[in-house]
Amino acid sequence: MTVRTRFAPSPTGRLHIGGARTALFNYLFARHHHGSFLLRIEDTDRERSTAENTQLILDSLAWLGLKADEPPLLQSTRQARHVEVARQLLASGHAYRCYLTPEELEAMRAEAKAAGRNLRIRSPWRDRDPAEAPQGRPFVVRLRAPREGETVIDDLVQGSVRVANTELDDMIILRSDGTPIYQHAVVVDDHDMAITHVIRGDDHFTNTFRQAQIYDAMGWERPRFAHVPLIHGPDGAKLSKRHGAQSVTEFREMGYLPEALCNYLLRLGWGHGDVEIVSRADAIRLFDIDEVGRAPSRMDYAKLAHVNSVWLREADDTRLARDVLERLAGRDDLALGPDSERRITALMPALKERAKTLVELAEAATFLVRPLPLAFTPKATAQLTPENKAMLRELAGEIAATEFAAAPLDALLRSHAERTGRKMGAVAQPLRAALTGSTVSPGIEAVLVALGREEALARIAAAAAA
RNA sequence: GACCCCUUCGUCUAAUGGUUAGGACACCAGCCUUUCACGCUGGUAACACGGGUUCGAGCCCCGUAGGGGUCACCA
Repeated sequence: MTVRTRFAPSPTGRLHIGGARTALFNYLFARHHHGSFLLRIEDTDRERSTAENTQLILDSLAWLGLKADEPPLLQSTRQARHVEVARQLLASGHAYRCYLTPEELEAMRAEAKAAGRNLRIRSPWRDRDPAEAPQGRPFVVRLRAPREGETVIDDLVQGSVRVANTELDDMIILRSDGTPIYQHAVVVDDHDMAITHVIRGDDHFTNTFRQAQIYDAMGWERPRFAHVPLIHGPDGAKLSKRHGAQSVTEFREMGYLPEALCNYLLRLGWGHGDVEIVSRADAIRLFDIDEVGRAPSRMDYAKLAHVNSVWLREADDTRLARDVLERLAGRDDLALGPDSERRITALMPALKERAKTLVELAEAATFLVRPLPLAFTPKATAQLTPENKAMLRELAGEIAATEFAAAPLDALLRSHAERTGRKMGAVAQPLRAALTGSTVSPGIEAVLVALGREEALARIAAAAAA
């Protein structure tokens, strides 16, 4: 059997971080078993679904590197088929027309609530002769679910779970306007798409029992189910706006790398010995769905930041520099020029070791592209004493005559310090202040190289003259 | 409320019924050092609780507590 999985988001919003993890698990499971990973857009809620959201979700999935093996299927295009299956169920007696009115339903709810009972819709139309059906009155189509016995789901994550059929009521599969209900559409689509493994959020678990009854009624083989626990906020409550970012789009804007987000999400709820940093290739090799834990896990933004810093250091310098440039573009306090990309790329090996996100990285790179004269922080100003300015002027001459590479510049500063009886810090800090306007930066020789001879000397001259 | 699920350091997790309960993040201390980081070394910190079963339980069983999910003509 060839494994076929699917991710089925509904385009009522952006791709949620929990959805991203579900998609990742589906993708990894399919790849691990040399199967296919498919996409289905559940856009049957015409009110809330938008084409814009669909595109945003597709973009996020692409950004995460979760490419589907077939074009995405739009659920809304399949309505005729959903109705057809409902008719078959009607014809075979596995479904019936229910003429219960909203008022009658409401009365049943009120009664159940008043009696402190749990509501189970028991439609009288289940057992009535269809000949008694009122002509012209609207009806819904309900599944004639078994009343005896139990329904068992052998879930790949949750294990074997059984529910008495008396707990399940006859769910609606077709609305009174003739359109299919999501629960029904999902089953028909998963079957028609030949999905073998339905990996989805645990919030769908209860529905699975009702969906299973549709498979059974149609005589279709049920796929294997795997319900993965949800992601909670740091306080254990359901992840919501007040916890911070929750859509992939937001994490992207906040400067997280896709490989880092995937790595973090993978380790949330899944463990494989001591592995922490997992590449996509390793993930495909190691991941299997039955290793996913059953307890919900909490979002830990600090750990995500750490994982991101690890992948930042692994990332290609040119790629990072381009991203930084994009983030810096349009800022009117900067002077981006033809040399900007060169400078940022040159310093990238040092910069990326000091940042946890691309936002931090971009901010740390700003000094490279600031117009002269530089603004100095108070601590930097304190470094620029008359004595130190004199030293800087002297140093400028030596620097002008030195090869612009890290090793010779480092040697130059050290010999200067030794010759003038200064500690290295007493030389480097004033120079750092002059070059960056701050007292914090990557190694000073790397900064010199990134700036280039001309710019470095201009900055030293400006600071010494200030 | 009903049904279902869950419970190992603060967090994410590891541990054929036999381990000083391991790792990672975070936190603390020290080292390195031209600043800031990185890195290195060390440290604090967990089997929710109560009963069983067993020579022996974090692992098995029962209960309690706490947390979560679902109970729409939404998806």
